[in-house]
Amino acid sequence: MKVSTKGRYGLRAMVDLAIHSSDGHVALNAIADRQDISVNYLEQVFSTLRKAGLVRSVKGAQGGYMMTMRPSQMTVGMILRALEGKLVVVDETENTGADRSVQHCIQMMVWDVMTETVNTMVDQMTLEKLVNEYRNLSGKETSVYFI
Amino acid sequence: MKVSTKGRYGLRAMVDLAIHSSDGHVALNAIADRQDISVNYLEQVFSTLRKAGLVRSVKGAQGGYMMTMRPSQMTVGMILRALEGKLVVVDETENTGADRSVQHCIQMMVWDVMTETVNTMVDQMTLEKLVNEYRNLSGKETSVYFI
DNA sequence: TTATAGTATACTAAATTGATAGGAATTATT
DNA sequence: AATAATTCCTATCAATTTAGTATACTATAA
Repeated sequence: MKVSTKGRYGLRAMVDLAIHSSDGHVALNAIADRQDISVNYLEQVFSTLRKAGLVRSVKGAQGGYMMTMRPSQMTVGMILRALEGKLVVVDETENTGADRSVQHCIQMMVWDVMTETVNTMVDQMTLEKLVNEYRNLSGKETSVYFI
Repeated sequence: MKVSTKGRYGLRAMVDLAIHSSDGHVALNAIADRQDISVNYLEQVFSTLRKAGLVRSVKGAQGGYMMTMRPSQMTVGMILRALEGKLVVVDETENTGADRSVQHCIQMMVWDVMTETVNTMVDQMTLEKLVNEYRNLSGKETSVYFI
């Protein structure tokens, strides 16, 4: 029932990116420094995010990453699913044994409900909300707008 | 974000036990057969459940396990917490790096909410509800009452 | 006294996780 | 043109967790 560091680091990095997105491209170095995450590891995370279409990269000196959407369009669900795969609490319905009704029943009443609850929640939480909360907490005036 | 086999097998076994609790003690063999789970593995699961006080064991021939509560009192949350530990989606708040507000903000707005949502759900789901659903599905008339 | 069934512990194989390292490709700056 | 900055890509590795097997032992009802 745990979210792995890929998802946790990735979400933190994306919030950081959103906060600093008014600066144009943001280098991984900067994010890694602020969030205390190894650059090498962040590279793997952003490689995945790029392939999922959530960020765009600009190579070379002064390059970096930028978001492909506005913070109001980018949800926590999109980020976590890109990094963790489908957010389901059990992999597939097991269909073995003499008594399959028990499994079917638990699947519907527990696992499916739990999965749906979690997905609904993360799909409603946008980066914009997180950035706004961040600004409330820290009192900073960083622009939330995307370019 | 996955529930391990300990939790999944354990929940299936407990529902099975609840369904057959009118028979007195239920041997692990019987549960293992019906649910297609290795007896050796189930033993470990039930050892944990026993230490958590959710089942009582009777040794010797015709022995087996029985629940310590009525199905209406026993929640999925109790079972999963016994087998998986505290149901939290991240272990502890990370407090490193230059910018801790981002972490704090994500913790409150995402992880805490997700954890609370999941726990509320599993604490409201009783074995009784699952057994009733099972009987609806299978049309069987197994008694739900405990002894 | 014997078969049944739980108790306890140790072991193993596989998968996952969380990194680290090094180099190739690309581009702004000088 | 040279250099430094930066993304991109792949390989490797150690630690941990997971899932399951094996084995020997204890308690007890019949």
